[in-house]
Amino acid sequence: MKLTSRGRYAVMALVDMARFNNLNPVSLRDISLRQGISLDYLEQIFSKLRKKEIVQSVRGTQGGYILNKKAKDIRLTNIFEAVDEKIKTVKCKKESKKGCNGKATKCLTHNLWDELENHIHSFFNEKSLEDLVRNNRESRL
Amino acid sequence: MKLTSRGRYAVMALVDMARFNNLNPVSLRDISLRQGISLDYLEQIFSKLRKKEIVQSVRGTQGGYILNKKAKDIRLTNIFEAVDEKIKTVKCKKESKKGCNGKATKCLTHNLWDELENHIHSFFNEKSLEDLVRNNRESRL
DNA sequence: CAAATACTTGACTATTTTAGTCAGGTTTAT
DNA sequence: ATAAACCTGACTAAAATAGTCAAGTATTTG
Repeated sequence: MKLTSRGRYAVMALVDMARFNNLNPVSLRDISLRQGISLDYLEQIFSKLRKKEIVQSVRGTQGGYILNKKAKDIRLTNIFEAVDEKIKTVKCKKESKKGCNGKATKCLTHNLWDELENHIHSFFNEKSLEDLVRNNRESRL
Repeated sequence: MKLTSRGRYAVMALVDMARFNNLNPVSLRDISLRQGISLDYLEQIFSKLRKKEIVQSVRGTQGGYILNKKAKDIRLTNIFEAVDEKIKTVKCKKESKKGCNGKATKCLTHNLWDELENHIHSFFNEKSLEDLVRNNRESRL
């Protein structure tokens, strides 16, 4: 089980943005240089973030992106959802309380995977962008 | 982030085995039929489990596999490690307290991914095969 | 108004990983 | 002897990932 670059980059880029208190738009070019992420790839990622209203775009010279909400109101789950970073532990449908893989009963380990998924989800749901920025500032003291 | 079939199957198969109190060897053919997992694939998986001494093999007719330890002493981390199901959230080395991607400083979100990895690891470390079997028995009452 | 900056979109592709399959063994109980 | 079952290594199709590339459009600024 591993996190994809897409999800990781999305969070990295937003933390990078959030550090600047959201006064001026931040260009993807700057994020690309600071974080070492391909500009083209960032563009794909921000296109998704914009569609899910996590960021707003400002076109033209001196343009870039700004956060569309306060940093404390953006949770990691929101970010991952926006860029299609899914947390998947089972093939069988989550809803199917009974019956996995076309069988009559739940698979032996169904509850376990469900529990794991919830565990990870709540971890991501507890963390806001603001937390990450603060945590980062502190760790650099 | 998703769990691979290999890791999932390994746990499913071992829970299946553990249900029989480990009296007689359980054949992969039986597990294959009960759990709907390809026999050839199971063989690959059990080869790894045997090398890591999670199970022991009994060759010949009426042979199969038996657990090499008590179910309560087999933790999910052991199983995942055995089948190379890795929990990876970062590309940068975990050990590198400073310096990710050849840079001088830690990447902005390094602590976060570290924390997540620990979170998942401890989840898996808390669960033993015995827990899963018991949990499963209860949920079928 | 020209030029530069920066967002926007969609298609394309190389690489890697996954999830198996297949073919041929060897061992051992009956 | 033969059948059940483990054992091993090589092979492969499909999917996902991590980008790249090309051709725009919008806006500021000199």
